[in-house]
Amino acid sequence: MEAVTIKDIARALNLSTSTVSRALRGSYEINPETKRLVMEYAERMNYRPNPIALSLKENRSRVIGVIVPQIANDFFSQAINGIEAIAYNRGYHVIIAQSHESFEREVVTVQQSVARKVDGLLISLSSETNDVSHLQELRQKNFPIVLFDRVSDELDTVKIVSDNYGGAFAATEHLIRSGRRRIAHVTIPPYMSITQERLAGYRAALEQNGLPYDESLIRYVGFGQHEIDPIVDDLLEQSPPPDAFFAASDRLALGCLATLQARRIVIPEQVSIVGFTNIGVAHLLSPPMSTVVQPAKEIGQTAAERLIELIERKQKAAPIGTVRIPTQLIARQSSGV
Amino acid sequence: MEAVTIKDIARALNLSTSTVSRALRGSYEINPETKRLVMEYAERMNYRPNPIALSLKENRSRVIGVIVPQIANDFFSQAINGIEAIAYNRGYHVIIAQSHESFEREVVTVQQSVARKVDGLLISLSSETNDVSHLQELRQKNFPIVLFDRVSDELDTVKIVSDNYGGAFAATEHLIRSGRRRIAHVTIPPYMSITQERLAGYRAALEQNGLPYDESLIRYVGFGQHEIDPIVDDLLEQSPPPDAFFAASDRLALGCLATLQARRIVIPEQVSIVGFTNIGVAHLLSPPMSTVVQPAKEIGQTAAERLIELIERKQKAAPIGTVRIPTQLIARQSSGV
DNA sequence: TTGTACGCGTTATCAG
DNA sequence: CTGATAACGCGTACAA
Repeated sequence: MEAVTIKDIARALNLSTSTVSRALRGSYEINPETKRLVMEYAERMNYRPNPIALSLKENRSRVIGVIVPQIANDFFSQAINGIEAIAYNRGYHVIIAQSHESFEREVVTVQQSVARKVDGLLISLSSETNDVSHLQELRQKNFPIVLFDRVSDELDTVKIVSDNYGGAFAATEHLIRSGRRRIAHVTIPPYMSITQERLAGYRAALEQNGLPYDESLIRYVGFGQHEIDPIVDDLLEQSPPPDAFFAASDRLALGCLATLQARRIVIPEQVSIVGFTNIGVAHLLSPPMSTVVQPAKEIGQTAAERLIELIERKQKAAPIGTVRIPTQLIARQSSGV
Repeated sequence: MEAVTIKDIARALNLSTSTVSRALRGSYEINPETKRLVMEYAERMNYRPNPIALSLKENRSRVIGVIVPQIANDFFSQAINGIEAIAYNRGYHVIIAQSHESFEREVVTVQQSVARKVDGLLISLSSETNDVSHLQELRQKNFPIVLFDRVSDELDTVKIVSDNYGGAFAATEHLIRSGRRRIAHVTIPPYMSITQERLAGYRAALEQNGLPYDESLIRYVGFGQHEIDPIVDDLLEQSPPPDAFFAASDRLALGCLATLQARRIVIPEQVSIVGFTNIGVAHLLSPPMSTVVQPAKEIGQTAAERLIELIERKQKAAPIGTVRIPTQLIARQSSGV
């Protein structure tokens, strides 16, 4: 509450505020004795520069805005973990906001964040977002923006994503090599960059192995949908039924696992599962199922690093481009197959 | 970048900054015509008051600091979701920091946040934290703090928690009523408020039903430990083995489920599970297992509401005390038992 | 009804 | 080596 300011120190020590300021940051040649005095007093009074005054003066806040569709999501919370780690090391704080998968809220939140004077923005687009003109405008003013995970081709900026195609390819191929032939794909809503990339990887793996791409084995599950069992049950009623599941998120992988357990279907004897998951969940699930681990934390870290680069030397040509971070396949002990 | 200020508007309209300021916030009696002019121009130029200047002037930031042990955790990310929802409705932004379960980092982070001039702090203590003097000091200066989930008896402030005792009691009793007699308890590290409360609820349910409290059925699992299967395997080797598991977090519940699936143990025929979980995960797991759902989001919301009350009318006597939000038992279809 | 001057906390510039 | 002053953007007491 009653924070001590430079002015307080100056008054107490019978100095001017400028002298105190200089002594504190050791800039100009200052009488060592004066400096010592000021330092000691400041230390004793637990002086902390007021960051708000600094922000006003320097026209920067040392705050990074992060806008994600949902915080309560394994991928995003791990990405934020990575962001936070980098940001704090570099002296930035992180302000979080959610778009709740709504385009409108995304736009408002972006505007609010900019009005709040964040130094840059780290955004993962809502599933509703097609139009990115709200971000284009900012980029044209040279405002630092980095997109991660859910990106858009229409925005010229730095983008950090998982290797969704490669991960899905590896997952599918792993199942094929385990002898699976009818691989169901349970995935998130279409029309998102990540969905399309994963679907493409799945399809390519099938085709390169001479297996048909059968749309009746694909299911799109909305983010709001909490019940996975009807979807799994429906797939199981196909004839012939699938002999494997490739779930495109850990939520879906988990749901499949639980439903299969409830239906007394033994993994991997009757079916195999590979989930596109995040670390932590991956480790917990990995005894019965194989997983493709998304580099969520690393994506967050990389995105934060690149954003801070953009912020701190805006004069340089911005290193535009997409960075793809590899996924990692954790194969279940093959003994069981 | 080049944001328009009151000064710009004043210059353009040949007015003084004070007139513009007053016109904008409609306070003093202003010539309606002038007011209209200013409003229109401000609108057209997309004027936004600089929140940093406001903060400096008003000595408040409209920012709430949230300090949690880990963001990448279902409970905390859901709690943050609730916090964010309330905060944004009330015009606050949310700055997130992690203690990473380290006492030292918690102390540093608290200090940093206060130096950053957050208006109040929402904290869930690290598992290492016994000493809360860093928070006591702040409370004595009347700095607004609300503790949630992981709290401490030694700090006199508002605390918001799950009804851990009641939830654990309900979970255990549910298992007993399903005919289970040897109920293993897989839980998080001891010495935390929530662990103790859940353990107490478990024990009370056993004792009230005439069952022995057997320490060999209890396992404490650290947050760093990703492999649950050795623990479950070890429990299964008890003689007689447990006929049920009560897992004290969704991470642990998930790990138990996966291990049991891998061991071909059928739920609920051979064993039952109840997990102390969070919504979302709860719904996904609920076909095979019953769950006690923690009100994570509601805890976040309530904590944020109470903190904002504290911030906005500090003069009033602070409503100190602990609020316990009920948990909810989602019982698996009993048909299977 | 409008304008002038000041203060919030800090640092850079210029003067001494 | 040190002090006075201006400036960052805003709101407001006071003066006109």
